Amino acid sequence: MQEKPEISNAEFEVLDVLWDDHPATSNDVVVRLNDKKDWHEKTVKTLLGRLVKKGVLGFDKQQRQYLYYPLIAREDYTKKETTNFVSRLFKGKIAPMVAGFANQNSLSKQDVSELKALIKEWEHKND
Amino acid sequence: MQEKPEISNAEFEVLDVLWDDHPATSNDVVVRLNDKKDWHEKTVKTLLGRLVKKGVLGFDKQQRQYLYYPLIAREDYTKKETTNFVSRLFKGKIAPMVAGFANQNSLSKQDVSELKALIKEWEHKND
DNA sequence: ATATATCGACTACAAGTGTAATCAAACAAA
DNA sequence: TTTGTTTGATTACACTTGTAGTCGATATAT
Repeated sequence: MQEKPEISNAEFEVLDVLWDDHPATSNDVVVRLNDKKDWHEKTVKTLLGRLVKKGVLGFDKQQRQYLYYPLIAREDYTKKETTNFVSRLFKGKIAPMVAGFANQNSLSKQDVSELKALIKEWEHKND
Repeated sequence: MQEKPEISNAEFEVLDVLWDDHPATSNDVVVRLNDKKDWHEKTVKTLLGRLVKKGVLGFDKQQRQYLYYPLIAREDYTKKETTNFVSRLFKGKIAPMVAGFANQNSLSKQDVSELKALIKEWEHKND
């Protein structure tokens, strides 16, 4: 396989619903995507096929249908993408990114307390 | 103009050096990119042209050369991209993204204290 | 003045992407 | 059994992207 799957935006949406619940048939995916996207069934199937070819999805045959499932964990993917993103846009510094985000979006009390909990944990680990 | 400039990865690198210092001739950009990227001069000029066409860069004529400068602010761009990123990968929640980042990268003492400062500020503003 | 180097404009071209349509095989309906 | 339906596989096709090369005009060197 290749090291970096390079998942496109449209492909990501498909992968995302499979992360939420899998395995699933192509039709399950089509149905669940209908809420979010206005994609033709054929489009979704194309994307499923491309993800399989890229090694991002696997499938088991159920009769004539396929049951698809992710081959990479959402957490692994998001961690890698985040590192990449922060590195490109913020020279690898997380604080400016959080600052920009907070300045653009409103943070809930819960967001803040979660962040505080994270910080407490790091300090604890690193005293 | 279009609402969403859609800046590609390669284009972003070019824009990035212009954000650092502008205006600049195409050659300035070529030279400053040499440190980071191994791009042919022609490639850089193509990217400059595409950014102009996309409305991301402007230029003034200096004799026969152009002096390029960004038409969008780095902060605006990064804020928008961050919101987008967090929304797509983390359902809009910043804390999980920070958690994933911290779990993948090591945070410096300074990162942590900057985050604490941010939090203190929000709490202050929102007491 | 003439040759040459250089600039931006235009052209090139394969791979990836968004967005499907067609096709052959298998299954379901009549 | 004949026909229509549904599946994944294959094909389509324009647009974007990465990565330059060519061209005509201008500036520079001789």
